[in-house]
Amino acid sequence: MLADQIAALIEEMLNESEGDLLLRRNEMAARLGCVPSQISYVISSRFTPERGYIIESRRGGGGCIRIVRKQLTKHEFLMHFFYAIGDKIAESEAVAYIENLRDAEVFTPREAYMVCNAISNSALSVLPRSARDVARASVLKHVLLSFMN
Amino acid sequence: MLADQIAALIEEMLNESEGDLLLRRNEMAARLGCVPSQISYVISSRFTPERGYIIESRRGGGGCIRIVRKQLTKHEFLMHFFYAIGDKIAESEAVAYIENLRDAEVFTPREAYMVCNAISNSALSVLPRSARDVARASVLKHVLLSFMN
DNA sequence: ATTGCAAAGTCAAAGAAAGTCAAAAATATC
DNA sequence: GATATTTTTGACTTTCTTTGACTTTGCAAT
Repeated sequence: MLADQIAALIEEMLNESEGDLLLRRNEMAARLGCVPSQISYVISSRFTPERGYIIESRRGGGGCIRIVRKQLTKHEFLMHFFYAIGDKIAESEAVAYIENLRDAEVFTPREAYMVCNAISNSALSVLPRSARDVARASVLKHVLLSFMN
Repeated sequence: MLADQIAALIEEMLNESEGDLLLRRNEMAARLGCVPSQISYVISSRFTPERGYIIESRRGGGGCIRIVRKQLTKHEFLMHFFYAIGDKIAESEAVAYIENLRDAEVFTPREAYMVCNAISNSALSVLPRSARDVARASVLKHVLLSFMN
């Protein structure tokens, strides 16, 4: 299907441009042998703010469309936690953070449960006591990082 | 009976596609000389979530139906991984396991990504080298445990 | 300022494919 | 044999895609 090909191409271009892409609608349509409004359709049906994209455009000579992939609010939100965690953290405190993130719908309940298990004392019992809080902080921060791109 | 033939065909196609099948409803109906809604009927009466199948579909041009056969014995499936991991595991090997679990739809892609980050060398770099593979195995097994029950 | 061209935006119609539902037919159960 | 369940069918609905005509906006030359 045409729309999917176009979406795939845009994704690819977005990756190459680190999530900030400028494109010319007519040029792209010509390259793909489709009608220009098809590009508009794909963008409005797939690259929505709801899915974490920001769209800007300019008409007229030299006009273009800008597509930015970013979860601004969530990103900032996560950053806040990221700094709050510090370089070591106890299990109970970590669990509290995770519950906050679940309540804020950054994590699904299932994910929250999973992370709680991953950073539990039980999971880290293979380490010397002194290393556990440090490992826990690092693992938790990496989990948060995995949601930040 | 028609419905049974169709179900048998779908089973066969599922086997050939390793449990993840895309099919076009109209095409299949034409091939079997039946009405398209018959395909819908078979899917909704036989390939239900209760019996371990996941159904997705898209309408419109290029639309299709996706049928995924979940590992019915999810618990056993997880157990297999649990034992395979052992008491220490390298990052690359762990990532391979996680990708398998994602492909088997035990993890969502998002969860898989999250777990990969949680057990990365980067996340465990706060530990002495000798402790990393041990901690990784323990964390990963605890994540799996969180899905068993 | 006016005009002309070069983009991108909008919208509605047509087409493509899957979903729904209820009536009719076939089977199973008692 | 009567009743209940499952299957089959097709008309109708909903959703998604494609296209093209028309509109709006911006730039640049006059």
